[in-house]
Amino acid sequence: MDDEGPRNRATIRDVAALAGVTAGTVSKALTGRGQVSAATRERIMAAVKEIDFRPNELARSVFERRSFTVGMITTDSFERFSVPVMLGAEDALGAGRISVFLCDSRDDPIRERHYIDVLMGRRVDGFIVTGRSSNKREPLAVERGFPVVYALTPSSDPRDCSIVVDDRRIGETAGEHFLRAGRKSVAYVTGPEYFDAVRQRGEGLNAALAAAGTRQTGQTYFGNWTEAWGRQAAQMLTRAHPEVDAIYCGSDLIGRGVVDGLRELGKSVPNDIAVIGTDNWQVIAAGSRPSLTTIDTQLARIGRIAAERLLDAIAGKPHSGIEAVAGELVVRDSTN
Amino acid sequence: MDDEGPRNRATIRDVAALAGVTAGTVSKALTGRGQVSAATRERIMAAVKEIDFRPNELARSVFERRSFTVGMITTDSFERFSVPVMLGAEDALGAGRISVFLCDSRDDPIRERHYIDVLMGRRVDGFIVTGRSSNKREPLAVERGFPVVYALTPSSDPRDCSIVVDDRRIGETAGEHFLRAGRKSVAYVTGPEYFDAVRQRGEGLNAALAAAGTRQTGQTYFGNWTEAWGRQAAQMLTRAHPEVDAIYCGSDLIGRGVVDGLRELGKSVPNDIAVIGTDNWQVIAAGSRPSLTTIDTQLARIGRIAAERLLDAIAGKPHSGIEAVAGELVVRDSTN
DNA sequence: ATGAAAGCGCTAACAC
DNA sequence: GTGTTAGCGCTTTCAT
Repeated sequence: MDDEGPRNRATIRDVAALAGVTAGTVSKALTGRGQVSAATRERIMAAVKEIDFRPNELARSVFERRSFTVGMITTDSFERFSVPVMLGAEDALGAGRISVFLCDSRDDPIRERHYIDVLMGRRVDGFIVTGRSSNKREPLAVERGFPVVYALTPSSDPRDCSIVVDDRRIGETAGEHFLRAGRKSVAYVTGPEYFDAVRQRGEGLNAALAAAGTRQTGQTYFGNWTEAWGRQAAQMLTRAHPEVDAIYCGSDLIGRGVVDGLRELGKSVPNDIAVIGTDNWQVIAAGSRPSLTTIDTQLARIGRIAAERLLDAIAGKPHSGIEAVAGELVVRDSTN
Repeated sequence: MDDEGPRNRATIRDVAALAGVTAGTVSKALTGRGQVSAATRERIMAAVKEIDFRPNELARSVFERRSFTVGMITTDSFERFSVPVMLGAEDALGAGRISVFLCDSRDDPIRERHYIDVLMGRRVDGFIVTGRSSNKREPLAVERGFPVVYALTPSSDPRDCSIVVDDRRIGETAGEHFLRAGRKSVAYVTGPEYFDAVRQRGEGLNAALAAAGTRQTGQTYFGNWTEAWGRQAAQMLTRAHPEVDAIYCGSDLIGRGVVDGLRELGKSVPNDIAVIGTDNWQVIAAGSRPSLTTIDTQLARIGRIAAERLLDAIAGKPHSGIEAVAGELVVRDSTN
């Protein structure tokens, strides 16, 4: 209706004038701090509605010396892994009055430096740092004690607070599920050896198998994170170890390749061979034939926890160390 | 090293004191506006380094009456479609001094309202709104004239500025590619009919075919956006229309299902039947067997353009209307 | 209960 | 060139 030229320029003094009081009083009414009579509060609120006044949080922040914003830095171009984490974090943060700045550093130190500078200038209250792999990374280059939480990709400084996937437990979960189903010969097909997650899941798997007095069949099949590798590994594996009746896969993509490979080799999944993936990447795992039992990495949960830890740090109660979040078994049709 | 208790509290006056000048002079030196002698500039810069001073952008923004921030609202939970768009936009915005607030409205009007209120309070300079589908959406509930650009999901108000995928042109591109390869009988397998994109791509496809005096074979195969539907459609299609030698698919997921379905029916792709997908969803299209020729929807580019249009609007030169961005044919092995 | 005044950190006229 | 002053929009003593 009314075309108020300059944008939303209403100030607290405009409200004051309209309500016939002074700016200080409006402030009191709005913040709830200080005494204001019911009557004037009424008038003030009416005035606020009338001119659609919204307090300038920037000015407020200058005064309060904090901005109620945090920076979320990912090195992962917001791919499959960091997106759910960021969503979880944003969700938890937004529930308070905290807004989130989005930064894609693309794993480039120059860009990361730039974002830190810009956001420190904006007086963010803290940072959440996330990445793709579970390998450790250098701490963020901010002064010691400034609130930072690492999600998914832990800091190499053990004094920092990091929330990560419990890869060892994931491996155990897979092993236990196979054992419960009575499987005797479990193989492990996964990604490149230099991923910490790859090694830890393997250790977990074997820890579970060891409890039943056995261990994984054959060597670990390291490869890359692709379906093609999964198919190839299925061939190698069934040839080298025809006794295999269960395969744990380091990702759903690999798992799907394994399942496809097995089908094409005439093996029945899960009757002949059961398969478990990792990630619970919906479209891949659910679209597989048969659909893939997998271990959900709970990324959104990791994001939410990271947000909570960050809030604590901002409140002056920093956490320290690496917190590993358990995954969750999602049973579909590739196991019985 | 030094544990400066309260965080980064250095103010422009601290710098001034250290450099033996007044705050105003420091401001001049830092902003570059106003005259400062080389010598004092030196001293000021030295002081800045020494106490690691970073001007408080919040205070600056209060003064300048703009924040150099924008809100990015997605209704899509940052899934596959909006993520690339947001990345492109963030990239273009970050190149200036603009930071981006991340908001996931989850297509919930209450949440959207909330984010708008919060971010207006933070005095964002504008909004980019993005979603999953290309169906129109209600305009964002901000006052007329406030800078907003819609990406991917256009506004229902034609006066707004929207940047979208050129779905019609995508259909044409598919048709033309088939024709160039000498295909005679082209079918169309796609998603639900209520998607604007589904209809428009079909129109484009038939426009291209019409130029060669033909039209699509059989009815349009509407279904859902899944591999399973693609497989099923491949069966229906080859039974009902054995003459088909080309299939255009409304998504890579469907395309992959079609390719798998054809292979299992003993058809050779592309020899017997050529297949084109849509999206260029890397892991799906490249992982298909054979790999899928597809049409890249250029989502990052859409994001970048949206950002540029928003910058124009913020600068007082708003754009209006729907701008459609052409896709790009990516040839792989499912066509010849 | 309300107003007056000072101040958050910064910038910009205007003096000198 | 540099300092002084006022002011951005808001909050918070401190009077009254």
